[in-house]
Amino acid sequence: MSNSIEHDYIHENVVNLVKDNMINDEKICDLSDFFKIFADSTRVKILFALSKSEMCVYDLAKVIGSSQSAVSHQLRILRNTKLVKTARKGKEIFYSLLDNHILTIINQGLEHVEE
Amino acid sequence: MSNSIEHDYIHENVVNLVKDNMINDEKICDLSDFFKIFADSTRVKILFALSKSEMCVYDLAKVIGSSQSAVSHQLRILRNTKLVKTARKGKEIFYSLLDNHILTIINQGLEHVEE
DNA sequence: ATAATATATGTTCATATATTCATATGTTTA
DNA sequence: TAAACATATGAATATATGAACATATATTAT
Repeated sequence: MSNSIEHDYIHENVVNLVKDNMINDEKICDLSDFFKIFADSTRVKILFALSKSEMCVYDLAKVIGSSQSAVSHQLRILRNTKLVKTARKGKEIFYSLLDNHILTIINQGLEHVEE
Repeated sequence: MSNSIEHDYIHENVVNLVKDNMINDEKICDLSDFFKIFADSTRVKILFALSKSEMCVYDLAKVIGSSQSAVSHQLRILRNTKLVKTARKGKEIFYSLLDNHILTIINQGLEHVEE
């Protein structure tokens, strides 16, 4: 009996089994794109800060120690990916987290990082 | 009474409050670095595939439709970040997930992507 | 209407990252 | 020991991405 090797170069049944259970490519890309949002420290800082309180852009820049422009650029990404929502109050635009699911993901990551 | 604006340009108490509750920069960087691992579709495919079965490099390449070299390069990253472990069996090296915590994070992300 | 303020955006630059190709390393078999 | 196989790795290239700077847009106050 051979040692689980079916062909001279791959284990065909394992490959087929796993292939059949793979999620489709589009969903995988959506998923990695989603994690890409959290793959930048400025964006994570923004999201973490917003989990404490809604804030205007200038406040956010102060809190995370970054420029208004840099923060605004990242906020656009967070807006486009539906992670934050905005509410204009006069001249200022207040940003807040769209839902608390986001905080769950951050905390999950923190658990791993903190061991 | 002013409309919650303390200074002529920022809301100082909100800024201070949030600042006091921020996690430190190093931890934020660790966190974004951690998410960076999941921010690539090849790596997510590898991790998802390994959640179904341990596999050798060649099998993995077949399953995810990528080259041996590309997979090997990504596997090194996953090894270095302690997400996968290896076990040599003769000529082949079998990779598997180091712990199932990783799958939890992927599933959490999938929930968000799938709405 | 004009000035002042708050935010957004286009462009450029530097850097990071993934893939490919060629080759090296390590393991088994003849 | 030589050949065959499985995996790893270095170098080169292409692409993606974040920050900075300058400027545009939108809102309010005078």
